Amino acid sequence: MAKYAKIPEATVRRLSNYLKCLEDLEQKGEKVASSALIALICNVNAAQVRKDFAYFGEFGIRGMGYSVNELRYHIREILGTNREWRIAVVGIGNLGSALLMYKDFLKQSYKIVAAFDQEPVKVIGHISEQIGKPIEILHIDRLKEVVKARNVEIGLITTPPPEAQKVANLFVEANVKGIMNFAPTQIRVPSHVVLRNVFFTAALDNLVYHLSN
Amino acid sequence: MAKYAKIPEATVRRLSNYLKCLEDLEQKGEKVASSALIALICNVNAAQVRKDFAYFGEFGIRGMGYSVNELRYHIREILGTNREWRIAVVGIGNLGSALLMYKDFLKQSYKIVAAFDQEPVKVIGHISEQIGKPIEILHIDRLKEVVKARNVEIGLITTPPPEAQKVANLFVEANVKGIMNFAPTQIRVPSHVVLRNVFFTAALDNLVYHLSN
DNA sequence: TATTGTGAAGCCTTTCACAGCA
DNA sequence: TGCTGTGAAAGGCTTCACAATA
Repeated sequence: MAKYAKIPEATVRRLSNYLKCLEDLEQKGEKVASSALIALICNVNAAQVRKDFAYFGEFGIRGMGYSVNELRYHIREILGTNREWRIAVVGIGNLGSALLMYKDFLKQSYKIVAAFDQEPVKVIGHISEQIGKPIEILHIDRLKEVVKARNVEIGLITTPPPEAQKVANLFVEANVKGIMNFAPTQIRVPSHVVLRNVFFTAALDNLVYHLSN
Repeated sequence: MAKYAKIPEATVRRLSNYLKCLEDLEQKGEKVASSALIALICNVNAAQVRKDFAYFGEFGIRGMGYSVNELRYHIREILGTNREWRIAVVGIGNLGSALLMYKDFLKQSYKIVAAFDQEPVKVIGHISEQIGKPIEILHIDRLKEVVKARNVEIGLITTPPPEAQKVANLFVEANVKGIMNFAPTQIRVPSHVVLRNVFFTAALDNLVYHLSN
């Protein structure tokens, strides 16, 4: 924290992509990658890549490129994904179930440690599959208690829109630090809680704009 | 198309949000909204809102605000969501099923007209629920034929990562115009096809960065 | 020789501040 | 009077071009 110079928001948004790219390169056994290669894979300008990496130190090797391993390490450190983050999901419909089984979360040490629903009995007999081990679906009434007991820091909302604000309030009362809202409705949280929305329709609208123009 | 002055990319990204906001206001019976109100709801600066709206004409009423209805009409026209868009989904697991039942798509006249899977027999006996009417799940071998026959313009990919590129290729062969990829892997398409990715892990990474810094 | 690191230029975006108008 | 529309200023981001160097 504050270990690196202030990193521009635009750079932060690209970091996650670089990371995925580096993981792929590492899997292929590549030890070193040039800014040109990374730029090609991530679909950005090579100078951009170098400038982004320069924000967290000067450790490329001229004439060679960057150490894949070292880069990966630094990016994870900056993002804060170099440690486990404990997550709870509310609303175990299709989308909630998809997130419980989302394998990509494991790579970044995201761990779903609690799942809630309004009618847990209806949800596959209280138990839902999770990657590796099953997870018990609890009634939403127990959210505050369980979120605190299990040290949950991030809440995911995958309920229908009418319930989203209520669930957000419960998460706030339970002292989560961040909320990701997948319900297609705007919710309000106090300014000390970080809120991010994932609106599928917005993504489609943007796609359609570029198809139409 | 080309009816409006060139609209900056940053403005386009905000349009979908404005639209949702205006729909909510309309539902509440509001006829007119000021830039200050819209700014408050959408969490942006009021001057920004005015500048954004000014790109598609000068039709606010000084001293009053903007006609909710008129604004909504114009934004839909610009985005291109003022007509039906026909969509196909491939990969009917939890995420694919969630999208089939996603009510928010209806508002923007997004219509899912085909669904495919590698093993349709396993998926709830060939039929999956959709909002209103059930939809038949077809084998992926029939993608090209059916996508063409049903005039699908947009393909959604919700398969596991290893299948994503193959499915993208099939969509391209079937002449879709745009692809939304929900599989957490980078895919390649020819430049005449518009590609958008929805990576949940990237959204979480961004949230975590802001929790850590 | 190949590739990094970076100053400087140019472009894009946001915000301010206020004239113009219903 | 209250709110829009917008020129101008400020700030941020991207790209270029090239010196530095492993």
